[in-house]
Amino acid sequence: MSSKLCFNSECKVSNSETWKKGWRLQNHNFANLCHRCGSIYEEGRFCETFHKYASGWRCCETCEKRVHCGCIVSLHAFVVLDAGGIECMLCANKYVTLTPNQMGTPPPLPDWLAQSPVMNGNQNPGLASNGLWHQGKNLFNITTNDLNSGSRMSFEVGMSTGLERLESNKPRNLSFSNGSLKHNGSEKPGCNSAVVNCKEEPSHMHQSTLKDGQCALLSGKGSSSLREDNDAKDHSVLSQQLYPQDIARRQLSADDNNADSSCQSLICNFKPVEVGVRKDLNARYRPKISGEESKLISGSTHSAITPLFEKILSASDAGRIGRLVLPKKCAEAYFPPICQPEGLPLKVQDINGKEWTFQFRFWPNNNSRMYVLEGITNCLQSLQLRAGDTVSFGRTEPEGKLILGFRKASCGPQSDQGVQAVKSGNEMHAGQHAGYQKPKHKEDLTQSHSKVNKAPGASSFIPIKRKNSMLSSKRKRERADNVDLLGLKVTLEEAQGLFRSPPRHSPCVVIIEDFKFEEYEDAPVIGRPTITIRDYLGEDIQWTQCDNCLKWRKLPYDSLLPANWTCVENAWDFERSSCEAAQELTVKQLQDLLSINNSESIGAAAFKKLQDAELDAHGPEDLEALDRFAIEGYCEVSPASTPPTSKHPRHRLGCSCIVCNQPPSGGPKHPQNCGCKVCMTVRRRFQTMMIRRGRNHTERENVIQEFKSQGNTRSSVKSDPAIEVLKSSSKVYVNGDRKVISTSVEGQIDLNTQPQREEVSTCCNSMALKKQDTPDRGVCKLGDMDPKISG
DNA sequence: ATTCTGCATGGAT
DNA sequence: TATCCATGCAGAA
Repeated sequence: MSSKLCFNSECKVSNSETWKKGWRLQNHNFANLCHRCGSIYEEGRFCETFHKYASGWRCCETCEKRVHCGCIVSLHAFVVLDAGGIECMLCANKYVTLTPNQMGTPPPLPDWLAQSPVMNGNQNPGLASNGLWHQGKNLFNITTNDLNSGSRMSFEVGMSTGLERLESNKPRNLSFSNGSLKHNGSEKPGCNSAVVNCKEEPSHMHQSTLKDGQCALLSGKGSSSLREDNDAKDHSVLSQQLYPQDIARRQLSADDNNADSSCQSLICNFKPVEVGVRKDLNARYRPKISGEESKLISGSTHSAITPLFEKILSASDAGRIGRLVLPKKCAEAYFPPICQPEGLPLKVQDINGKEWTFQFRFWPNNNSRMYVLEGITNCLQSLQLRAGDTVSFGRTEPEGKLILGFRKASCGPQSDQGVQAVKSGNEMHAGQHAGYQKPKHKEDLTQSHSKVNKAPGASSFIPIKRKNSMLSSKRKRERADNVDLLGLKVTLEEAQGLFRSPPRHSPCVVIIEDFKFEEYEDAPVIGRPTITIRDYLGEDIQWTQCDNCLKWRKLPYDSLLPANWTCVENAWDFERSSCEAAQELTVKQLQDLLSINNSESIGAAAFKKLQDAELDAHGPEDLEALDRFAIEGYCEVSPASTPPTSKHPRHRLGCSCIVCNQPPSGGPKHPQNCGCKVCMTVRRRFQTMMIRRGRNHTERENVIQEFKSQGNTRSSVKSDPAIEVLKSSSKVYVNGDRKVISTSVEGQIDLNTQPQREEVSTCCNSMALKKQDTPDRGVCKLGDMDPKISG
């Protein structure tokens, strides 16, 4: 490509004759480097060359070689030692002193970060690659024991991968003693009393792979100054600003996953952390609020917010009882310790500034405790929160006040917990908005899709009940009539139409009782069905059709559309945001598009619509193209997309039956030796039919003989209606025996017959077979059978 | 009859 | 298997 630029910001050469791969990026691509920079990178001299004067250089504990630890480029070049310090990869490999520190392969950074040219500039020293973290504060007068046992109130901010590695390093820089925080030997008193006074942070806590000016995360401060700055303001600023929205959302998918996704929690992973239970804390409770959300809250409180945890409201939580079950670990970590079941009143301020007093208490439960917040009904009502919405608990800094934020369902990060909460269904609703905003409940589902579309990264979810015990509950029925839920009143068919396969997944088609099911490893997403293809640049894009003008419009790969969509809503291509705008695709391109489409239902309808539309709009040459497509176009459809039905209640795209392969009426006749798909299919099926006829001839004779022998002489065999049916039917069941007799009337071919499917269809329903108990009733037309078979 | 309260149960992890 | 936690439920108010 002519527009190539060297990824190295200090180079940015565009005219390199050759290009080389650099470090790996978030998008799994690699930094594109000019020949010179790429060579330097390959020689391991990149940092020495370009980051020579940047901060972040450390010495290998073994060979004392200087290693740059402050940038993405060098992430793979060193390991963090458990005992502190770093070791270059050479020594690490040589002495095999370490378990992999997960830095062997530089984790891809988020796009916004990784692709920023600044990323190649100077970096932060020390533990930079491990990201940011800061020591949390004890909000509730934690005892010395608490501190010593490490049971409470520690926060970390930064990369999940690095955090694990960092754990062992923290004691070097930070230690608790007698409730005070020691930092590199200098004790700062007062940390045991209140969070307000406990602003100490280790020097490296501000260090990260981020660099100066990288983004607003570090509040524009140079990392060096931050490093030396233990002022509380920095902490506040840090808390407030470390929320790149996309990252927070990506965090969702990265939370529980493997190394591949670990990088996605790289920068903005606010994990409430207890030292002792850090690893145990369920990711679903980790706060995942976005930068905007954080700012909103911060703005409303005029303070920085340190997110503590969040929880998706279950039906119970949002019910009338007014009890919010708190995750045990979170309750014990972030709320004041309680010894009595009665607990304590807890003041919490919502984002509107209104202060609520909840009762924080617990119940004994299986030798454990179950923590609840009681009296939350009014608050939830005030915020119009329901099951499926997320409540987030945070803490203002430096005041230490508890803050209650929220996020509406189906917007922003969704944890599996959220899914479950929504699954529980009782008060499931179609909330749409990102939290920390005034909720709007009265928007319908369609609108919600629009919103989702415009919020890339927002994920949808598939409601699946965890328990079905509430299915028939009284409250559920009441809720079903709730005006707010009108938006959910869609038919099953409509709902099916909104399900889309998860991105980048191919379905595994399973046939159960003649119904085809597409199985995906990931849950499907909800949205208007589209056709996703990869363009010549290797980029995934979607195509969908306007409901009004039927023109096809190109969409970003990750866009989600409402069920009804028109050109006017085309927010990605303003030139084609009206129905008057011409269609990008030529007929031929559309043929290709539809032929590779696996979503045959939309494709068939789409093509039909298009055909109708194009007939009006185009001349003979395009008609000819359409004819060609009608004959050959489906030949490209993969077998997996062919509906495995033996009869066709409706013929769909991908259907390989002869009817569907017929050219439009009036089309050219096929020559005798024609090798087109239609003719080949006709021949093949005729052969199959003849073979089967021969094979079953004896059986048929037996059937007739049996009729006769049983005295079924009300009429001649020929005139027996049953036999007539038998003749016109392709199937016959003899005394329940699953035998198939191909009895197409001689000289006629059932164009719908799919020989390979007949055996399946004959045994698919015992009820159908039971109809064949007697010879009189021994013949059953397909239409008499269970609708599942015929339809 | 309804709501509240405290605990038990069992599915999910 | 242990634990968590969403929800059920009985008894009290």
